[in-house]
Amino acid sequence: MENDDIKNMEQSILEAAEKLFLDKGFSMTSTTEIAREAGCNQALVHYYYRTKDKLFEAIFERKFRKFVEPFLNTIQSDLPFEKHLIYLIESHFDLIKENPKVPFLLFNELWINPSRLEPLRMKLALEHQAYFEKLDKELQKEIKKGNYRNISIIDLMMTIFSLNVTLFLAGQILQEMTKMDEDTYNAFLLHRKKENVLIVLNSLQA
Amino acid sequence: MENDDIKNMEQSILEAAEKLFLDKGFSMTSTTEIAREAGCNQALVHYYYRTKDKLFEAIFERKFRKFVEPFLNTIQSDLPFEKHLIYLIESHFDLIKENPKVPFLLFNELWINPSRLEPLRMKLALEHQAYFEKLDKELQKEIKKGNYRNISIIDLMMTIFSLNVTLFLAGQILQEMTKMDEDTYNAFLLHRKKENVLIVLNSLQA
DNA sequence: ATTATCTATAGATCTATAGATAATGC
DNA sequence: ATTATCTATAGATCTATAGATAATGC
Repeated sequence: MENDDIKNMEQSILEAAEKLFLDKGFSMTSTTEIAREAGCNQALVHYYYRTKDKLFEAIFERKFRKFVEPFLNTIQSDLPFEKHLIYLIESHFDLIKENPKVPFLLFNELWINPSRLEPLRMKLALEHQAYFEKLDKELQKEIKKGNYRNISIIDLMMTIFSLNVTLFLAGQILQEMTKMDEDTYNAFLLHRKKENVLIVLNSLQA
Repeated sequence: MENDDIKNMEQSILEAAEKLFLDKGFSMTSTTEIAREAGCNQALVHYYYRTKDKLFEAIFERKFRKFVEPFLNTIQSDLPFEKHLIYLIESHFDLIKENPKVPFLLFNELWINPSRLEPLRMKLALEHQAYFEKLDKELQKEIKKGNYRNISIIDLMMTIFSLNVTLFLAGQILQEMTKMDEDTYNAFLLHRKKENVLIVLNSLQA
Protein backbone atom coordinates (compact mmCIF):
# COMPACT_ATOMS: atom_id res chain seq x y z
CA MET A 1 0.00 0.00 0.00
CA GLU A 2 1.75 3.14 1.23
CA ASN A 3 4.91 1.22 0.72
CA ASP A 4 4.61 1.16 -3.04
CA ASP A 5 3.70 4.82 -3.21
CA ILE A 6 6.81 5.76 -1.37
CA LYS A 7 9.01 3.32 -3.16
CA ASN A 8 8.04 4.31 -6.64
CA MET A 9 6.31 7.50 -7.67
CA GLU A 10 7.42 6.99 -11.25
CA GLN A 11 5.35 3.83 -11.32
CA SER A 12 2.39 5.51 -9.65
CA ILE A 13 2.35 8.12 -12.36
CA LEU A 14 2.38 5.46 -15.04
CA GLU A 15 -0.50 3.65 -13.41
CA ALA A 16 -2.50 6.83 -12.92
CA ALA A 17 -1.96 7.75 -16.54
CA GLU A 18 -2.96 4.30 -17.68
CA LYS A 19 -6.19 4.43 -15.75
CA LEU A 20 -7.10 7.87 -17.02
CA PHE A 21 -6.13 7.24 -20.62
CA LEU A 22 -8.23 4.09 -20.60
CA ASP A 23 -11.21 5.91 -19.15
CA LYS A 24 -11.10 9.04 -21.20
CA GLY A 25 -8.58 8.74 -23.97
CA PHE A 26 -5.41 10.68 -24.58
CA SER A 27 -6.66 14.15 -25.34
CA MET A 28 -9.26 14.27 -22.60
CA THR A 29 -6.66 13.54 -19.93
CA SER A 30 -4.42 16.31 -18.64
CA THR A 31 -1.07 15.89 -16.95
CA THR A 32 -2.51 17.89 -14.06
CA GLU A 33 -5.16 15.23 -13.63
CA ILE A 34 -2.60 12.45 -13.86
CA ALA A 35 -0.55 14.11 -11.15
CA ARG A 36 -3.57 14.44 -8.89
CA GLU A 37 -4.45 10.78 -9.39
CA ALA A 38 -0.86 9.72 -8.76
CA GLY A 39 -0.56 11.94 -5.70
CA CYS A 40 2.16 14.33 -6.76
CA ASN A 41 2.43 17.71 -8.45
CA GLN A 42 2.13 18.19 -12.16
CA ALA A 43 5.78 18.99 -12.79
CA LEU A 44 6.83 15.56 -11.67
CA VAL A 45 4.90 13.92 -14.47
CA HIS A 46 7.11 15.79 -16.89
CA TYR A 47 10.23 15.16 -14.85
CA TYR A 48 9.82 11.42 -15.35
CA TYR A 49 8.26 11.24 -18.78
CA ARG A 50 9.22 14.57 -20.30
CA THR A 51 6.11 14.94 -22.47
CA LYS A 52 2.54 13.74 -22.24
CA ASP A 53 3.05 12.07 -25.57
CA LYS A 54 6.01 10.00 -24.44
CA LEU A 55 4.04 8.95 -21.38
CA PHE A 56 1.27 7.78 -23.62
CA GLU A 57 3.61 5.88 -25.88
CA ALA A 58 5.04 4.01 -22.93
CA ILE A 59 1.55 2.76 -22.16
CA PHE A 60 0.33 2.31 -25.69
CA GLU A 61 2.91 -0.18 -26.88
CA ARG A 62 2.46 -2.46 -23.86
CA LYS A 63 -1.30 -2.41 -24.22
CA PHE A 64 -1.26 -2.99 -27.91
CA ARG A 65 0.98 -6.00 -27.63
CA LYS A 66 -1.17 -7.49 -24.94
CA PHE A 67 -4.17 -7.05 -27.14
CA VAL A 68 -2.90 -8.99 -30.16
CA GLU A 69 -0.87 -11.45 -28.12
CA PRO A 70 -3.34 -14.35 -28.25
CA PHE A 71 -3.16 -14.26 -32.01
CA LEU A 72 0.48 -15.15 -31.86
CA ASN A 73 0.55 -17.33 -28.81
CA THR A 74 2.33 -20.04 -30.68
CA ILE A 75 1.78 -22.74 -28.19
CA GLN A 76 3.29 -25.56 -30.21
CA SER A 77 0.13 -27.37 -29.41
CA ASP A 78 -0.54 -30.59 -31.21
CA LEU A 79 -4.16 -30.04 -30.49
CA PRO A 80 -6.44 -30.80 -33.39
CA PHE A 81 -7.19 -27.67 -35.36
CA GLU A 82 -10.65 -27.12 -33.99
CA LYS A 83 -9.50 -27.32 -30.36
CA HIS A 84 -6.67 -24.99 -31.20
CA LEU A 85 -9.11 -22.54 -32.71
CA ILE A 86 -11.43 -22.66 -29.73
CA TYR A 87 -8.48 -22.05 -27.46
CA LEU A 88 -7.52 -19.03 -29.54
CA ILE A 89 -11.00 -17.52 -29.46
CA GLU A 90 -11.37 -18.07 -25.75
CA SER A 91 -7.99 -16.76 -24.75
CA HIS A 92 -8.54 -13.67 -26.88
CA PHE A 93 -11.86 -13.22 -25.17
CA ASP A 94 -10.42 -13.76 -21.70
CA LEU A 95 -7.65 -11.32 -22.27
CA ILE A 96 -9.98 -8.56 -23.35
CA LYS A 97 -12.21 -9.39 -20.40
CA GLU A 98 -9.27 -8.66 -18.13
CA ASN A 99 -8.50 -5.44 -20.01
CA PRO A 100 -11.92 -4.40 -21.22
CA LYS A 101 -11.00 -0.80 -21.82
CA VAL A 102 -8.00 -1.45 -24.00
CA PRO A 103 -9.93 -1.80 -27.26
CA PHE A 104 -11.31 1.68 -26.74
CA LEU A 105 -7.89 3.17 -26.18
CA LEU A 106 -6.45 1.45 -29.21
CA PHE A 107 -9.24 2.25 -31.63
CA ASN A 108 -9.51 5.78 -30.41
CA GLU A 109 -5.86 6.56 -30.70
CA LEU A 110 -5.22 4.70 -33.95
CA TRP A 111 -8.19 6.41 -35.51
CA ILE A 112 -6.95 9.89 -34.77
CA ASN A 113 -3.33 9.06 -35.23
CA PRO A 114 -2.70 5.90 -37.27
CA SER A 115 0.99 6.63 -37.43
CA ARG A 116 1.23 5.80 -33.76
CA LEU A 117 1.49 2.19 -34.81
CA GLU A 118 4.24 2.87 -37.32
CA PRO A 119 7.18 2.07 -35.03
CA LEU A 120 5.50 -1.19 -34.01
CA ARG A 121 4.56 -2.32 -37.48
CA MET A 122 7.72 -4.09 -38.52
CA LYS A 123 8.32 -5.78 -35.24
CA LEU A 124 4.79 -7.06 -35.01
CA ALA A 125 4.69 -8.22 -38.59
CA LEU A 126 7.73 -10.38 -38.05
CA GLU A 127 6.50 -11.81 -34.79
CA HIS A 128 3.14 -12.67 -36.22
CA GLN A 129 4.10 -14.04 -39.57
CA ALA A 130 5.41 -17.36 -38.32
CA TYR A 131 2.31 -18.00 -36.26
CA PHE A 132 -0.04 -17.00 -39.02
CA GLU A 133 1.66 -19.27 -41.47
CA LYS A 134 1.50 -22.17 -39.10
CA LEU A 135 -2.18 -21.63 -38.45
CA ASP A 136 -2.88 -21.08 -42.12
CA LYS A 137 -1.20 -24.36 -42.95
CA GLU A 138 -3.35 -26.17 -40.43
CA LEU A 139 -6.44 -24.51 -41.82
CA GLN A 140 -5.60 -25.37 -45.42
CA LYS A 141 -5.08 -28.96 -44.39
CA GLU A 142 -8.56 -29.10 -42.91
CA ILE A 143 -10.00 -27.52 -46.02
CA LYS A 144 -8.32 -30.07 -48.22
CA LYS A 145 -9.70 -32.83 -46.02
CA GLY A 146 -13.11 -31.37 -46.80
CA ASN A 147 -13.87 -30.46 -43.20
CA TYR A 148 -14.28 -26.75 -43.87
CA ARG A 149 -15.30 -24.45 -46.68
CA ASN A 150 -12.56 -22.58 -48.51
CA ILE A 151 -11.73 -19.60 -46.29
CA SER A 152 -8.61 -17.54 -45.69
CA ILE A 153 -6.94 -17.25 -42.34
CA ILE A 154 -7.37 -13.47 -42.53
CA ASP A 155 -11.11 -13.80 -42.79
CA LEU A 156 -11.18 -16.20 -39.92
CA MET A 157 -9.13 -13.89 -37.71
CA MET A 158 -11.20 -10.91 -38.69
CA THR A 159 -14.35 -12.67 -37.58
CA ILE A 160 -12.92 -13.64 -34.22
CA PHE A 161 -11.58 -10.16 -33.69
CA SER A 162 -14.86 -8.48 -34.63
CA LEU A 163 -17.00 -10.58 -32.36
CA ASN A 164 -14.78 -10.36 -29.32
CA VAL A 165 -13.86 -6.72 -29.60
CA THR A 166 -17.28 -5.29 -30.29
CA LEU A 167 -18.70 -7.22 -27.40
CA PHE A 168 -16.53 -5.32 -24.97
CA LEU A 169 -16.60 -2.03 -26.82
CA ALA A 170 -20.37 -1.97 -26.86
CA GLY A 171 -20.75 -3.97 -23.66
CA GLN A 172 -18.89 -1.48 -21.52
CA ILE A 173 -21.10 1.31 -22.84
CA LEU A 174 -24.22 -0.75 -22.39
CA GLN A 175 -23.29 -1.62 -18.85
CA GLU A 176 -22.72 2.01 -17.90
CA MET A 177 -25.83 3.17 -19.68
CA THR A 178 -28.17 0.65 -18.17
CA LYS A 179 -26.38 0.52 -14.81
CA MET A 180 -26.51 -3.23 -15.20
CA ASP A 181 -25.29 -5.06 -12.11
CA GLU A 182 -22.03 -6.95 -12.25
CA ASP A 183 -23.56 -10.42 -12.17
CA THR A 184 -26.00 -9.78 -14.98
CA TYR A 185 -23.24 -8.30 -17.07
CA ASN A 186 -20.92 -11.23 -16.45
CA ALA A 187 -23.62 -13.69 -17.34
CA PHE A 188 -24.18 -11.78 -20.55
CA LEU A 189 -20.47 -11.86 -21.37
CA LEU A 190 -20.15 -15.56 -20.73
CA HIS A 191 -23.17 -16.28 -22.85
CA ARG A 192 -21.65 -14.29 -25.71
CA LYS A 193 -18.34 -16.06 -25.24
CA LYS A 194 -19.99 -19.39 -25.98
CA GLU A 195 -21.96 -17.77 -28.75
CA ASN A 196 -18.82 -16.36 -30.35
CA VAL A 197 -17.10 -19.74 -30.36
CA LEU A 198 -20.13 -21.28 -31.94
CA ILE A 199 -20.45 -18.58 -34.59
CA VAL A 200 -16.82 -18.93 -35.60
CA LEU A 201 -17.04 -22.71 -35.85
CA ASN A 202 -20.24 -22.49 -37.83
CA SER A 203 -18.66 -19.90 -40.12
CA LEU A 204 -16.30 -22.57 -41.37
CA GLN A 205 -19.06 -24.79 -42.66
CA ALA A 206 -20.01 -24.76 -46.30
CA MET B 1 -21.03 26.29 -54.67
CA GLU B 2 -20.40 29.85 -53.55
CA ASN B 3 -24.14 30.16 -53.56
CA ASP B 4 -24.61 27.83 -50.64
CA ASP B 5 -21.86 29.44 -48.65
CA ILE B 6 -23.46 32.81 -48.96
CA LYS B 7 -26.94 31.56 -48.45
CA ASN B 8 -26.29 29.67 -45.31
CA MET B 9 -23.31 30.08 -43.06
CA GLU B 10 -25.16 28.37 -40.25
CA GLN B 11 -25.25 25.24 -42.38
CA SER B 12 -21.61 25.57 -43.35
CA ILE B 13 -20.65 25.61 -39.73
CA LEU B 14 -22.67 22.50 -39.07
CA GLU B 15 -21.02 20.71 -41.96
CA ALA B 16 -17.55 21.81 -40.96
CA ALA B 17 -18.18 20.65 -37.43
CA GLU B 18 -19.51 17.33 -38.62
CA LYS B 19 -16.47 16.70 -40.75
CA LEU B 20 -14.04 17.57 -37.96
CA PHE B 21 -15.87 15.70 -35.23
CA LEU B 22 -15.92 12.63 -37.43
CA ASP B 23 -12.23 12.89 -38.16
CA LYS B 24 -10.95 13.71 -34.72
CA GLY B 25 -13.71 13.39 -32.18
CA PHE B 26 -15.32 15.98 -29.98
CA SER B 27 -12.52 16.99 -27.66
CA MET B 28 -9.82 17.16 -30.30
CA THR B 29 -11.80 19.65 -32.35
CA SER B 30 -11.84 23.32 -31.39
CA THR B 31 -14.45 25.88 -32.33
CA THR B 32 -11.62 27.93 -33.82
CA GLU B 33 -10.88 25.07 -36.17
CA ILE B 34 -14.52 24.66 -37.05
CA ALA B 35 -14.74 28.35 -37.89
CA ARG B 36 -11.68 28.15 -40.11
CA GLU B 37 -13.10 25.14 -41.94
CA ALA B 38 -16.46 26.84 -42.34
CA GLY B 39 -14.88 30.09 -43.50
CA CYS B 40 -15.96 32.47 -40.76
CA ASN B 41 -14.63 33.72 -37.46
CA GLN B 42 -14.83 31.76 -34.26
CA ALA B 43 -17.46 33.93 -32.59
CA LEU B 44 -20.01 33.04 -35.23
CA VAL B 45 -19.90 29.40 -34.27
CA HIS B 46 -21.11 30.42 -30.84
CA TYR B 47 -23.58 32.88 -32.22
CA TYR B 48 -25.44 30.10 -34.01
CA TYR B 49 -24.94 27.19 -31.65
CA ARG B 50 -24.15 28.91 -28.37
CA THR B 51 -21.85 26.19 -27.04
CA LYS B 52 -19.59 23.60 -28.59
CA ASP B 53 -21.56 20.98 -26.76
CA LYS B 54 -24.88 22.00 -28.26
CA LEU B 55 -23.29 22.00 -31.69
CA PHE B 56 -22.12 18.47 -31.09
CA GLU B 57 -25.52 17.34 -29.87
CA ALA B 58 -27.14 18.63 -33.03
CA ILE B 59 -24.85 16.36 -35.03
CA PHE B 60 -24.80 13.44 -32.67
CA GLU B 61 -28.50 12.69 -32.63
CA ARG B 62 -28.83 12.72 -36.42
CA LYS B 63 -25.83 10.47 -36.84
CA PHE B 64 -26.88 8.07 -34.18
CA ARG B 65 -30.31 7.62 -35.67
CA LYS B 66 -28.89 6.99 -39.07
CA PHE B 67 -26.65 4.37 -37.63
CA VAL B 68 -29.33 2.22 -36.05
CA GLU B 69 -31.95 2.96 -38.68
CA PRO B 70 -31.58 -0.25 -40.68
CA PHE B 71 -32.43 -2.20 -37.56
CA LEU B 72 -35.83 -0.64 -37.49
CA ASN B 73 -36.51 -0.20 -41.15
CA THR B 74 -39.83 -1.92 -40.81
CA ILE B 75 -40.43 -2.48 -44.43
CA GLN B 76 -43.60 -4.50 -44.09
CA SER B 77 -41.90 -6.93 -46.34
CA ASP B 78 -43.49 -10.28 -46.82
CA LEU B 79 -40.12 -11.57 -47.79
CA PRO B 80 -39.26 -14.92 -46.33
CA PHE B 81 -37.29 -14.53 -43.13
CA GLU B 82 -33.93 -15.37 -44.60
CA LYS B 83 -34.27 -12.82 -47.40
CA HIS B 84 -35.42 -10.28 -44.88
CA LEU B 85 -32.36 -10.98 -42.75
CA ILE B 86 -29.99 -10.68 -45.69
CA TYR B 87 -31.59 -7.40 -46.60
CA LEU B 88 -31.08 -6.16 -43.05
CA ILE B 89 -27.42 -7.13 -42.95
CA GLU B 90 -26.71 -5.61 -46.32
CA SER B 91 -28.50 -2.36 -45.74
CA HIS B 92 -26.77 -1.97 -42.40
CA PHE B 93 -23.50 -2.59 -44.17
CA ASP B 94 -24.29 -0.16 -46.99
CA LEU B 95 -25.28 2.56 -44.64
CA ILE B 96 -22.06 2.34 -42.66
CA LYS B 97 -20.16 2.25 -45.93
CA GLU B 98 -21.68 5.60 -46.79
CA ASN B 99 -20.88 6.95 -43.32
CA PRO B 100 -17.78 5.01 -42.43
CA LYS B 101 -16.63 7.39 -39.74
CA VAL B 102 -19.83 7.45 -37.77
CA PRO B 103 -19.10 4.32 -35.73
CA PHE B 104 -15.95 5.97 -34.45
CA LEU B 105 -17.79 9.12 -33.42
CA LEU B 106 -20.48 7.16 -31.65
CA PHE B 107 -18.25 4.74 -29.82
CA ASN B 108 -15.84 7.42 -28.86
CA GLU B 109 -18.41 9.77 -27.47
CA LEU B 110 -20.58 7.16 -25.78
CA TRP B 111 -17.54 5.69 -24.14
CA ILE B 112 -16.45 8.92 -22.56
CA ASN B 113 -19.93 10.17 -21.92
CA PRO B 114 -22.59 7.45 -21.95
CA SER B 115 -25.20 9.86 -20.67
CA ARG B 116 -25.13 11.53 -24.04
CA LEU B 117 -27.57 8.90 -25.18
CA GLU B 118 -29.89 9.43 -22.25
CA PRO B 119 -32.25 11.88 -23.97
CA LEU B 120 -32.52 9.53 -26.94
CA ARG B 121 -33.06 6.35 -24.98
CA MET B 122 -36.79 6.45 -24.52
CA LYS B 123 -37.58 7.61 -28.00
CA LEU B 124 -35.41 4.98 -29.58
CA ALA B 125 -36.65 2.19 -27.37
CA LEU B 126 -40.21 2.89 -28.42
CA GLU B 127 -39.39 3.14 -32.08
CA HIS B 128 -37.42 -0.07 -32.06
CA GLN B 129 -39.62 -2.22 -29.95
CA ALA B 130 -42.28 -2.83 -32.55
CA TYR B 131 -39.74 -3.82 -35.17
CA PHE B 132 -37.82 -6.05 -32.83
CA GLU B 133 -40.94 -7.84 -31.79
CA LYS B 134 -41.97 -8.41 -35.36
CA LEU B 135 -38.58 -9.76 -36.30
CA ASP B 136 -38.41 -11.86 -33.18
CA LYS B 137 -41.77 -13.39 -33.99
CA GLU B 138 -40.53 -14.30 -37.46
CA LEU B 139 -37.39 -15.78 -35.99
CA GLN B 140 -39.25 -17.83 -33.42
CA LYS B 141 -41.48 -19.19 -36.15
CA GLU B 142 -38.46 -20.38 -38.09
CA ILE B 143 -37.00 -21.95 -35.00
CA LYS B 144 -40.22 -23.82 -34.33
CA LYS B 145 -40.23 -25.06 -37.90
CA GLY B 146 -36.82 -26.50 -37.11
CA ASN B 147 -34.99 -24.36 -39.64
CA TYR B 148 -32.71 -22.69 -37.12
CA ARG B 149 -31.17 -23.42 -33.77
CA ASN B 150 -32.67 -21.76 -30.72
CA ILE B 151 -31.27 -18.24 -30.68
CA SER B 152 -32.48 -14.89 -29.41
CA ILE B 153 -33.04 -11.91 -31.63
CA ILE B 154 -30.62 -9.93 -29.45
CA ASP B 155 -27.84 -12.38 -30.16
CA LEU B 156 -28.57 -12.27 -33.82
CA MET B 157 -28.49 -8.47 -33.92
CA MET B 158 -25.37 -8.37 -31.86
CA THR B 159 -23.59 -10.59 -34.35
CA ILE B 160 -24.63 -8.49 -37.33
CA PHE B 161 -23.67 -5.32 -35.55
CA SER B 162 -20.27 -6.66 -34.48
CA LEU B 163 -19.27 -7.88 -37.90
CA ASN B 164 -20.35 -4.79 -39.80
CA VAL B 165 -19.12 -2.19 -37.35
CA THR B 166 -15.68 -3.62 -36.65
CA LEU B 167 -15.06 -3.98 -40.35
CA PHE B 168 -15.27 -0.24 -40.81
CA LEU B 169 -13.76 0.69 -37.49
CA ALA B 170 -10.69 -1.41 -38.16
CA GLY B 171 -10.87 -1.02 -41.93
CA GLN B 172 -10.58 2.73 -41.89
CA ILE B 173 -7.50 2.47 -39.70
CA LEU B 174 -6.04 -0.29 -41.83
CA GLN B 175 -6.58 1.68 -44.99
CA GLU B 176 -4.83 4.75 -43.61
CA MET B 177 -2.03 2.75 -42.14
CA THR B 178 -1.25 0.74 -45.20
CA LYS B 179 -2.12 3.53 -47.64
CA MET B 180 -4.17 0.94 -49.45
CA ASP B 181 -5.57 2.23 -52.72
CA GLU B 182 -9.28 2.81 -53.05
CA ASP B 183 -9.98 -0.13 -55.34
CA THR B 184 -8.20 -2.67 -53.19
CA TYR B 185 -10.00 -1.39 -50.15
CA ASN B 186 -13.39 -1.55 -51.83
CA ALA B 187 -12.77 -5.06 -53.02
CA PHE B 188 -11.86 -6.01 -49.48
CA LEU B 189 -15.06 -4.45 -48.14
CA LEU B 190 -17.26 -6.18 -50.67
CA HIS B 191 -15.63 -9.48 -49.96
CA ARG B 192 -16.30 -9.02 -46.27
CA LYS B 193 -19.86 -8.00 -46.96
CA LYS B 194 -20.56 -11.36 -48.55
CA GLU B 195 -18.60 -13.03 -45.81
CA ASN B 196 -20.64 -11.30 -43.10
CA VAL B 197 -23.91 -12.41 -44.65
CA LEU B 198 -22.65 -15.95 -44.83
CA ILE B 199 -21.39 -15.93 -41.26
CA VAL B 200 -24.70 -14.69 -39.93
CA LEU B 201 -26.70 -17.25 -41.88
CA ASN B 202 -24.38 -20.02 -40.77
CA SER B 203 -24.64 -18.83 -37.20
CA LEU B 204 -28.28 -19.86 -37.21
CA GLN B 205 -27.54 -23.47 -37.94
CA ALA B 206 -27.45 -26.02 -35.15
C1' DA C 1 26.51 15.07 -4.97
C1' DT C 2 22.69 13.22 -6.96
C1' DT C 3 18.07 12.43 -7.42
C1' DA C 4 13.27 13.44 -6.28
C1' DT C 5 9.97 16.65 -5.45
C1' DC C 6 7.96 21.24 -5.15
C1' DT C 7 6.52 26.23 -6.41
C1' DA C 8 5.98 29.46 -9.82
C1' DT C 9 5.36 30.86 -14.23
C1' DA C 10 5.68 31.54 -19.47
C1' DG C 11 3.35 30.83 -23.43
C1' DA C 12 -0.10 28.60 -25.99
C1' DT C 13 -4.42 27.22 -26.40
C1' DC C 14 -9.46 27.29 -26.11
C1' DT C 15 -14.47 28.66 -25.05
C1' DA C 16 -17.62 32.08 -24.51
C1' DT C 17 -19.20 36.74 -24.43
C1' DA C 18 -19.46 41.88 -25.08
C1' DG C 19 -19.74 45.32 -28.06
C1' DA C 20 -18.86 47.32 -32.77
C1' DT C 21 -19.96 47.23 -37.65
C1' DA C 22 -21.93 45.51 -41.85
C1' DA C 23 -25.83 43.46 -44.42
C1' DT C 24 -30.74 42.77 -45.05
C1' DG C 25 -35.72 43.26 -44.87
C1' DC C 26 -39.29 46.39 -44.21
C1' DA D 1 -34.87 47.49 -36.99
C1' DT D 2 -33.21 43.13 -37.21
C1' DT D 3 -30.00 39.80 -38.18
C1' DA D 4 -25.32 38.38 -39.47
C1' DT D 5 -20.70 38.97 -38.96
C1' DC D 6 -16.46 40.83 -37.01
C1' DT D 7 -12.80 42.36 -33.47
C1' DA D 8 -11.24 42.14 -29.01
C1' DT D 9 -10.80 40.15 -24.80
C1' DA D 10 -11.73 37.80 -20.15
C1' DG D 11 -11.00 33.83 -17.84
C1' DA D 12 -9.95 29.11 -17.70
C1' DT D 13 -7.38 25.69 -19.00
C1' DC D 14 -3.14 23.02 -20.19
C1' DT D 15 1.89 21.69 -21.22
C1' DA D 16 6.43 22.31 -20.35
C1' DT D 17 10.32 24.31 -18.08
C1' DA D 18 13.25 26.98 -14.71
C1' DG D 19 14.81 27.21 -10.45
C1' DA D 20 14.29 26.27 -5.36
C1' DT D 21 14.20 22.85 -1.70
C1' DA D 22 14.01 18.33 0.33
C1' DA D 23 15.54 13.46 0.49
C1' DT D 24 18.97 9.93 -0.37
C1' DG D 25 23.33 7.57 -1.17
C1' DC D 26 28.05 7.84 -0.57
